[in-house]
Amino acid sequence: MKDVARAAGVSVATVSHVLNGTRNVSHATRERVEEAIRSTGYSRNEIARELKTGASDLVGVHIVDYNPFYTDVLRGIERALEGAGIRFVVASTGENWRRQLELLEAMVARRMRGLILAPVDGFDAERVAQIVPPDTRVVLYDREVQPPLFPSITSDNLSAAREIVDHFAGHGYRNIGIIASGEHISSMQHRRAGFVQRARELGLNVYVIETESNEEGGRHAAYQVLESRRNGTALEALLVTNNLMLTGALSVFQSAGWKIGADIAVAGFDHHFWCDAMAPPLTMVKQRAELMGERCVEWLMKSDIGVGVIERLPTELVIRGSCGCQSPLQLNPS
Amino acid sequence: MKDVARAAGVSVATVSHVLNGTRNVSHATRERVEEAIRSTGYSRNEIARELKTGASDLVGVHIVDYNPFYTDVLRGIERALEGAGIRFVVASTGENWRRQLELLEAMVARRMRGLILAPVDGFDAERVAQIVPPDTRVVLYDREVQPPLFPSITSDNLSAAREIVDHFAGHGYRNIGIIASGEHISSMQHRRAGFVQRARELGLNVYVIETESNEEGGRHAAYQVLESRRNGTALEALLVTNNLMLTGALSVFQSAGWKIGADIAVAGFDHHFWCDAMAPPLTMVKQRAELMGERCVEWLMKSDIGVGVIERLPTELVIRGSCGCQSPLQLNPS
DNA sequence: TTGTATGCGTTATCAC
DNA sequence: GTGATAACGCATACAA
Repeated sequence: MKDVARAAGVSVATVSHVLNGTRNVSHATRERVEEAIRSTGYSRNEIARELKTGASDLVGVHIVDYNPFYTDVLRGIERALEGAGIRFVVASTGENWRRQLELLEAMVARRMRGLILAPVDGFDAERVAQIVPPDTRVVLYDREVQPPLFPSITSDNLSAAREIVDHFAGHGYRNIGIIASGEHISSMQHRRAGFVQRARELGLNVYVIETESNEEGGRHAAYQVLESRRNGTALEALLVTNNLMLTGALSVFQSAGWKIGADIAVAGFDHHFWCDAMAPPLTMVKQRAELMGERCVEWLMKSDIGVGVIERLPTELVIRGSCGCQSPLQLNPS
Repeated sequence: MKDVARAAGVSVATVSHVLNGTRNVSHATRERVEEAIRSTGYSRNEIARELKTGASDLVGVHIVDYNPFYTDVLRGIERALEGAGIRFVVASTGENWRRQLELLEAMVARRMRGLILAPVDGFDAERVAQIVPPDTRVVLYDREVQPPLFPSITSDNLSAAREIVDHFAGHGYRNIGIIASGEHISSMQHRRAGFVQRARELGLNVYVIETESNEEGGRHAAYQVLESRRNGTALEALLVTNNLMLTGALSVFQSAGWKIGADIAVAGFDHHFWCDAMAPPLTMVKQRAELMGERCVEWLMKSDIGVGVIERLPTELVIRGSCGCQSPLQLNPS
């Protein structure tokens, strides 16, 4: 800035004001300053600006992993941040509370404008409130935690699971199952609770298969289903609670020669572009992941922070063929 | 820091040195300082530190979009950065050079330690070299550009495409096609060139279908294939050059009643978890996306920057059923 | 309309 | 082994 000031024959204050448009500058000097900026190839040092103003233009975003669900959330966050001139740093921690804590400290040290976090298994809200300075906004997403010290944006997982049960029941299935993980995570727990709850209400037989939250877990669970059918248990329909477990399970069923939608009805969570390319296309609960990201940003920007408020976004049931419906997905030449 | 110094009865200099371990401090005072840090809940201001030292612990990462390929690269970058205590800010721009330029300026303004970029259509390397200060490292990935002012990590797309042609030829197919996009991007151009080149060498009939690089584009292209068969052109095998176009095309073939691997052989680019859940599982060119991310970081950290050096990572042909092979994917209970 | 001077929270230089 | 203090590059209060 000093160089620019010298080149333009003005003071650094004037340069600053030209840069920020923060006070009247005569047309002539403004021209000279702008020319000096161009000729010197000046680039403002955001670090110094941030130190002086105390206002960061960086938001910290935590994701559990790079599952397409979370990258969709990122897309939403990026879109919502666009225009505000704010960027974000992203980091994943897996289901590891200690790593999340370290991440938190790094973000606080960088004095970020706000933090968007997916609380992992073991999340300690009080610890977080203690670490994060009161002027730093925190928004949680995807999972709900106690005590409710921060605003949260999640999906209405309970209703979503209940809706699937109703759809299964509409098909006439009376023996249904859910593949879920045992993590202490509200999303999983709500999906499981809603599924079992509604099945009982309808007098259906319900089986819960607990497994790891990845493809290997899905394969394991699928083998159990295969096995149980040999033993006479006629599981007709299955909800798989995330996309990794789902693809794992599908591989097993298909390599066993089962026809999806006929030999077994299947539905899953998190609709993505590849779901419609399956044969048959997959019936999926679609979370509004991008919207979730956008809402996080909105809450972050809001001046009146609703502490502990939970917004549960509605999900959308995308009905295709894997649940046994005659695949209504129509592709016509356009 | 002043508070901590006062609480410990020492100077800020001592606090700083305790924090950084940058000079000998007597055990007693060190204890007192550490206690003071704890009791005051002090968190070092990284902004000020960065301003003073001029050494950022932030890397800027650009991705074209949130396609799983790029998020895999992110995963690799994160892993490689781990341990170095470096985080990254990520931003997508689509195939928009102007947006990429703005992003670049923002990253330079934040004085980041380095930049990892996927050059988009219209990329002007000289302009970039002019904007980025000489002490900021720049590494390009996924695409190659001229002039070669920066080191680049890409996939060996030419060989990958040639390999697919050989595999198709091994099946006995003599009429093969490639669905490609018209973007001025080296990856696409090399895939197309390798495919056509090798087909000619083997005396095969080769068709190039140009379309948009998304699902809609894939569907359009597939309709052309459907149409051409009605006209007597017997296209037997198809390479689709990205995952979005691929799923679009597959949907159309399946809704037309074609059996993948029998009525038409299909192979694609970028293997992901869902590819093995398809029926039949998909034969795919697997790019080493995570490795690509890791290599970007390694090059970024290296002291001797190989300006203009290109490293082309080998791809891996994942052979399943969609190319007409008897799907060798075996899933056994473990 | 413009300039001077102070301080943001660190690190680093110099002195003791 | 420790402390005072000058910068880092900017924004801004206060003068002119």
